[in-house]
Amino acid sequence: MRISTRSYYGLRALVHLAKERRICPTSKIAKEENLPYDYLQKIFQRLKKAGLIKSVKGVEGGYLLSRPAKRISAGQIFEILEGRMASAPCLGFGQLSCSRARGCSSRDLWQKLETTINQALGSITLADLAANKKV
Amino acid sequence: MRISTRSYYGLRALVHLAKERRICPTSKIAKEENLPYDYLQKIFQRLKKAGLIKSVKGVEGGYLLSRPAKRISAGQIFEILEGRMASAPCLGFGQLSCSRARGCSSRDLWQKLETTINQALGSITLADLAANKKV
DNA sequence: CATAAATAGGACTATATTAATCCGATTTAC
DNA sequence: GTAAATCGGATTAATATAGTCCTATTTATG
Ligand code: SF4
Ligand code: SF4
Repeated sequence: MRISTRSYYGLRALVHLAKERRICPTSKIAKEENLPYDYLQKIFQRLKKAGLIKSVKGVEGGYLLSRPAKRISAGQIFEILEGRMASAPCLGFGQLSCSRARGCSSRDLWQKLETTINQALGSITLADLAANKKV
Repeated sequence: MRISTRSYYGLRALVHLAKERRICPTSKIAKEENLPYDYLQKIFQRLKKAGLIKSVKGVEGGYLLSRPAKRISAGQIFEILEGRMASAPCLGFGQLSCSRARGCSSRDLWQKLETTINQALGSITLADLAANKKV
């Protein structure tokens, strides 16, 4: 179970954006966080599509959070960037039901893992991270 | 963050093995759990290499747990099959240190995620799963 | 109005990992 | 001797990641 650089980069960039507290272009973030510019663009497009950030085109444009950092959880960020959370085939998306689900001894474990991760990440906000608050 | 079928298959197979409580060939498990035989072989070889199971060659041979199911945690299984746990580049393996580690606002999050997962999976034993104990 | 800075998005590539499959060798109970 | 099993190496196909590149569009500012 590995976490992609997309998540690492994305989180760092969002924390940066939260610290800025105003509109900020990807070029600035890429430079200051030492991240590949083109790739970061893609990440921000993805975050925008998911509604987490807003964009302004043109000179002096850039991105900004679409709601206060206090109302953005790490779990939301993670879900957007990482795609699917930990979850067994039988859980989560699109009712991929498994014929073995009844009485399956493994299912509970994957369920618990998913719940645990969601709780852990759901309780941390972007504001917490930006403030370097101990989580 | 996706979990591989290797983990799903492996856990199911190990629970099966724990329920059997005696030597059991992969052919039987593959058949009864409806898993691809050749792939399951590889999974068992990996588990053996890691010392989690023992093998007996030849007719009437197969695999068995190398210690009581009560002393095997889901975390141990997961670590063997999934390879690396959730962890930031700056954490975990081989001191891949990051020049940004000092004062990094993201680091705590990844650390917490890793700790949380380890705690959750470390507290569940294969015996629990085999007994269908609610986790 | 021209320009430069920015987002938007499609296409492409390279690499790595997963999820197998296949083959041949070895061991061993019967 | 044979069949059932592990062992291990090689190979493959599909998928995801981690980018890169190019073009279009928008817009503040001189
Ligand atoms: S075998 Fe069990 S854990 Fe796996 S998909 Fe089916 S119900 Fe879920
Ligand atoms: S940027 Fe922060 S979280 Fe990422 S590797 Fe460096 S110290 Fe760790």
